[in-house]
Amino acid sequence: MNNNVAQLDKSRLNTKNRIIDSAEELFAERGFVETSLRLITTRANVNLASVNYHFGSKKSLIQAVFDRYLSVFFKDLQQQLDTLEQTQHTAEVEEVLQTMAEPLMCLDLIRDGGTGIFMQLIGRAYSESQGHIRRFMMEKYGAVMERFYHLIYASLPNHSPFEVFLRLHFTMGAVVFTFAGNQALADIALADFNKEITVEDISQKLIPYLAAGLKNVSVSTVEQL
Amino acid sequence: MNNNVAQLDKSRLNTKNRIIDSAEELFAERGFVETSLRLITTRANVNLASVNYHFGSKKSLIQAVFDRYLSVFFKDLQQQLDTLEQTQHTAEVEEVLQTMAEPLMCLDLIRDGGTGIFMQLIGRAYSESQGHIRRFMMEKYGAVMERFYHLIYASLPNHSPFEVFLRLHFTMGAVVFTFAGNQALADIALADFNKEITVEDISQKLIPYLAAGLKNVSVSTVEQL
DNA sequence: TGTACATCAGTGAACGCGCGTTCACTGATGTAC
DNA sequence: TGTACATCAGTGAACGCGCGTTCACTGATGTAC
Repeated sequence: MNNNVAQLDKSRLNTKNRIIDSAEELFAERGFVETSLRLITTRANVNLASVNYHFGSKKSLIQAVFDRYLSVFFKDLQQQLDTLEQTQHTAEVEEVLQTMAEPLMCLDLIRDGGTGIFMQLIGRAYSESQGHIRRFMMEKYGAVMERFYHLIYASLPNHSPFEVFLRLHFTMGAVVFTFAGNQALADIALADFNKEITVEDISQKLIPYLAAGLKNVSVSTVEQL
Repeated sequence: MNNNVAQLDKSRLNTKNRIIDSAEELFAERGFVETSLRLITTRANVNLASVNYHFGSKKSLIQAVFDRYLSVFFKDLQQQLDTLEQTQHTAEVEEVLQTMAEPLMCLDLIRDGGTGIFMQLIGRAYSESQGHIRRFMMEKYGAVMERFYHLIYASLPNHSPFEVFLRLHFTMGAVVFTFAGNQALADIALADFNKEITVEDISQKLIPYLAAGLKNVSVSTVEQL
């Protein structure tokens, strides 16, 4: 009875999607605890009670926000890992890190600025005590992460597993912190250095930095254990 | 009238100090927003209203918690920077990073596990939107941080200021993230690798990792800007 | 084609709860004369 | 030495507020007979 355009708008901009769109922006900007359902529903222009109607609880809404990105990211990462594993040589650590870069950039297709929003959400999930998100991620996508880790280990044959574990932890920190604050970083780059930088630019600066740290063989200036 | 021991206990364990002690543990564990004054005062065994009596507000309590560490840390860092600047050669980047390591370790003298607590607090300050803490830190100790940055820049003469700026940002992320989660890191090291590691151990692993990333000259696998 | 019922998306108002803060108050100690 | 007042640390109870959640309800659409 309505025309097609109206139906398309109706389905793209229905209440459930409008809630998720508003929620992820606000969660990324302000964190989970400091974003109230009233703030989300006001921005989305929907009724307060509709969050609990569609998602059941705030916790479930947070998971729904994550899963819209995670499902796409890990599907893409899996393909990248397939491709890399099919090559004959042992992958360099830069190549392994690079498998994450493209799937991350593709999150911009989900929505404008999607990559940045996703990385901020990940940063928030690690720092706010949202243990349920990490558990949810590991249950659903832990197997893919395992494949990634094994390729990293294989690319660093001269270091002990424990050494690589520590360095991966440092690496995760640099990645999460960098992208969680990537808007601030872009602002400073523009204000103090007059450079416009994108998430893509940062990635391509970050990868050699991380690879150098992961690979390095220098000994500390202080006696080792 | 009371004996000396009682007076000592009275001054060491007075209400104000008991509040700070409890507050910093809880802030480090759970974050600022998720720690209520009722939780703090219950653990400290003091009256709820005494926080506002002694500190005026929750915000001021948070700043007081930070300042107990910051004042000691930056005094020590200043001395380390003095010493390094008096040497004749241009400092290596590892040496500059090392100036922070000892002042950090000395925070354990303030209380048991002080170094770890302080680093967790710094991590929280960056991730929760506690802008007032960063402003407070920069106003009071910004000058010392400037000296540190200049030594870092001087130790990396072959890179552009913008490149160094980005790499310092990555470095900050690795440091903050690592220490903010250092209890979890220690737990995993023990469970999965049967290693007991201290904050000191982590520092001495982290410094060469960071130095390698800061110094590296490799080009990205993708075309640069 | 018409009627009765079921399902679904959405709503407005209220609920109980935990929060930071405030306020009038107490009781001990110090100070002035 | 004694009295009056001031200062200080601390207290118990209440305040108003914003929160996530619940509930009875509406109105539109779909389905069975």
